[in-house]
Amino acid sequence: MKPLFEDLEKELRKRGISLSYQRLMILEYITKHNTHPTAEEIFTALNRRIPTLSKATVYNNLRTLTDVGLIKAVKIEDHETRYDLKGTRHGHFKCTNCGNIYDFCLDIDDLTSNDLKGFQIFEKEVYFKGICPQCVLKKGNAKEEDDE
Amino acid sequence: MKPLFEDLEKELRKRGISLSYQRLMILEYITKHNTHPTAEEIFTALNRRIPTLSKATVYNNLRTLTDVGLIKAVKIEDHETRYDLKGTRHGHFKCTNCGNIYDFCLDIDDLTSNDLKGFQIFEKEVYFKGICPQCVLKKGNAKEEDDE
DNA sequence: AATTAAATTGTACTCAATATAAAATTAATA
DNA sequence: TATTAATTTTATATTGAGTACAATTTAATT
Repeated sequence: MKPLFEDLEKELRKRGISLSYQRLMILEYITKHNTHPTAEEIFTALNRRIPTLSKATVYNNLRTLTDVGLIKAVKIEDHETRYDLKGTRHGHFKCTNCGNIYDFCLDIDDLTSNDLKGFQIFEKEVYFKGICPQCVLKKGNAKEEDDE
Repeated sequence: MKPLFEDLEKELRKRGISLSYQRLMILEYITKHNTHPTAEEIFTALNRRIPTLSKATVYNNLRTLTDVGLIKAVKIEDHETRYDLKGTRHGHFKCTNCGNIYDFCLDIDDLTSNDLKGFQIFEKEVYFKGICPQCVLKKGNAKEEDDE
């Protein structure tokens, strides 16, 4: 916990942005929770420990951290921007039944196209949608539940 | 133009949704313009020919057409849902300089991961971001313009 | 052509995200 | 470690894409 925190401090210094308690906590939350939280979730969780926390602060920092390349936005679904640590190369799978987002490894460097000659590629995203194994089983057992 | 229109009518009938003039026009617009237009763009363009057109109608139909699988939403950027014909398997490249979205062919069927055993995959999206060739040239000539 | 079902329209509304400006905190300098 | 300058936080107001709703109009069915 402590060492992680110090690592994050280092990361922030490295990128030349000042380190406030709120910013550190937000970054730490995303680092510790691999659930791809939304701004709302981060706010709600941190608000318990930091009662004065403002939502604007969460949004500000999510943008700042995205700008310096520490985190990135995951936008599979409408009206649901989630955040994930950058760096690890993986795709995102969203289960349309339970709503969970799963990471899956994928060699993104292999992804290319003849159509993109002359294009400078800075970012690659791979999003899948479907049903996760748990929900496949659930649906198999109870086919009546056709909700969502 | 006429044949295309009739094809679209057929597509709508095939899916069992009734064909209103507005719906047909919206689908035709997306079919004819491969610019991945937003709801706003579609509304503005069609509003000239259909002065009574309502934005709600555009949104309603975009959802309906998405539901029946004729079109699909492209959500590379925040607050910018664009629409594209479904069926053709390709990735989307967004130029962060000019904002254009380019299609590029890609064998999406090849995309898999060992991590996804037991997952039912219904949809695959590939989004790239970067600079398109035209903007690469522009930026090369005028490096001062660091806007956006 | 009459009836029924579905779609359009306009308005009001929601809600995630942003803008703003004052207060507070962090960084930089002596 | 004070003091000043630069950021950040906070609270509030605002934006804008998208939705809900209820009345009207249009399309499908008999």
